[in-house]
Amino acid sequence: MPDRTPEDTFFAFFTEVGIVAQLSRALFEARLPDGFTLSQFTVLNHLIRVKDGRTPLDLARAFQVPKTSMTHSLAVLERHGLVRLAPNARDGRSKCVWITEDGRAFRQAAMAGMVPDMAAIAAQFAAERIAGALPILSDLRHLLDRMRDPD
Amino acid sequence: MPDRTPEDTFFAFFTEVGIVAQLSRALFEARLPDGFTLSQFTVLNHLIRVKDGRTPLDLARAFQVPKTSMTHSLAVLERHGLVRLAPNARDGRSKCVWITEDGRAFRQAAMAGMVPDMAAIAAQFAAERIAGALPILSDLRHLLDRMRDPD
DNA sequence: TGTAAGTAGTACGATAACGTATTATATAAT
DNA sequence: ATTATATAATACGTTATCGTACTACTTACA
Repeated sequence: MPDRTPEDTFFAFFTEVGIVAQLSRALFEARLPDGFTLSQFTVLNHLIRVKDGRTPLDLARAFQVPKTSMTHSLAVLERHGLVRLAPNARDGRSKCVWITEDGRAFRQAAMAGMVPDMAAIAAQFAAERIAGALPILSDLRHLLDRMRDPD
Repeated sequence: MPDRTPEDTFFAFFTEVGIVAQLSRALFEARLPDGFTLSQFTVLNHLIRVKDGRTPLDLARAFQVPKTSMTHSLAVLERHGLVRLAPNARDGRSKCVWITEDGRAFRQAAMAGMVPDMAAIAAQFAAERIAGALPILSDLRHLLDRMRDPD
């Protein structure tokens, strides 16, 4: 490996991250029913892992997407009965997003469908290496998060 | 950190990769002229870093995107005069994609615009950590690549 | 209070991504 | 040679994503 400037190193890293993200996205989406996207699943996952009852705007910020994109994702999820949008008693302008029982079941089934894929990868790749890289990605994520423009 | 199964480790890793990819995508796209996407820049970058003169299908495979998506990206790049599509003398069905001088200049300018961002990150994050994680991502990428369905 | 400024959500329009079907050419089988 | 099969690219339609503009409501302040 020839000498590389730090800038090149980061650039190469982000390039590789982009490719891995794309490949893993395809892997995950293959396990979702028909036309569902990873974005939609990720929202459901967030509502369970983190918290539901927050506003659409909170979710948009959590995922770093425009609020119009989140409106659309939530509309799709609501149309399928996977989330419920309720008025926000504390603020007449906004709503609260709740996951439904169907939503929980959907997420559970999707997660279960992905386990074999993860296991297949784990069978060929040392989880210790991944575990070692995780905090690097996590720290970098937080740095990028702090650097972003506030919206 | 509680005990985690290898499956969970990989799942968490892919989640983090997805977030970092999204944040860095936003960072890069902010440095591209008006309506250009990272996909388009990445194609230009590939034509220079790897090789031009290959077919659209070759590029689609390299980026793991459907060939129809690549057709669209190339059409946009061609419309802006950044690539040139020529008939393939060896196969009447296909074409060859060449980057133009304008395309090289465009890529060069975009790269230059991104260097300060990379430097700003490098100032707050040890490049050694990134360099250490790079081969892990790279190996994982190749594994995912081998696991994908051939199309 | 009442007015100005700010914020949450969405309607609308544009482009990107992608799946399906079609056309043109190439390759294989007979 | 002729026919069947496979492949490269693209036309077309659908959905995701996102920017702009608008409405409804809230907060700040005078």
